[in-house]
Amino acid sequence: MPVELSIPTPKGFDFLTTVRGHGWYDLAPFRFDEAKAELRYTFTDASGRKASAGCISGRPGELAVRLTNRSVPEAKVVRDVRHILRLDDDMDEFYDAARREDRLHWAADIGAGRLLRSPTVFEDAVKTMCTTNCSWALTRKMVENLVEKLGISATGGSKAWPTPAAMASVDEAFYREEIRAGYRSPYFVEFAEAVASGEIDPESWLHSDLPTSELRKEIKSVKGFGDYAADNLLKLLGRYDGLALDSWLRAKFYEKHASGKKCPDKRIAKHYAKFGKWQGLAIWCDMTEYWHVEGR
DNA sequence: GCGTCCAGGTCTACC
DNA sequence: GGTAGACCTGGACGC
Repeated sequence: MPVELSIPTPKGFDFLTTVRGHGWYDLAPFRFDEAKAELRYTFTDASGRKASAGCISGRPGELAVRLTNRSVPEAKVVRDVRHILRLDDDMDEFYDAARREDRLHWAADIGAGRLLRSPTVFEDAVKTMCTTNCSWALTRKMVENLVEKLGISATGGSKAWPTPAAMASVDEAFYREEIRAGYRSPYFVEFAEAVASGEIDPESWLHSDLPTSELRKEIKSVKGFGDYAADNLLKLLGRYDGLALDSWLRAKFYEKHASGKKCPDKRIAKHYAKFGKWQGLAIWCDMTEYWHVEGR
């Protein structure tokens, strides 16, 4: 039996700005229906054995969430939606800093900066690995393969993100041949096995007391996580000290602030240094402004 | 059709 | 600590 939930949103929150503000909406199990302004996701219960297809839409002051069945407890779905859309993030400090900058004032005005993320750090970590050293098209393909080949099905056939155990149950050859992950394959095996066995608990990174520099070291101890991947995951954890520079972000910076010419990373870092612990979010908003202004 | 380049990098070896 | 070379895939591009 279908279920409909209502989740109140904080003042200044904008559903579509949040969804469009990070490319994650384009990666399975997310599906974004631009025409209907609906974000779909396949939720799972805590055990990862039951799934419900969900459809999220924005209304003034609230989110409406429709579920295909009651397989997943409502409280779990509400928690996941709040996490995905960062309803509990306090953005005031960042918006105060953005309002002091002419070029970022718009972010505070429209409520940008709540980077869409997955319900679990594990899912975000694997997706981040899928973004390294490849085109966005290949990232989409690898993520789609992971969901289709290792995720459980909800009513209606939509698939959920695979559990660490499911990902640990297949070998390197599977990742190479079925997921098309190439040289990343052993990294997936090692990470999934470590998480499934409890050796690594990525969810604990969300509320870690470690300073960001120490947490970055811990994340980088996972094979496949270098500077970019670690900083990108830290952003999704809510820590914006790092810029998470990749070739795309660099190219956008050259285009916008260096007359199209390459420049050292140090210059980029200096450009955003004034934002302190918010610099990672500042560069992201600055480089993605056209997504909100012109559409994608 | 074919070869090359490169894209939302990382690891290892070496200096 | 910095650098070079290897590593997979697949789309874009030139010929």
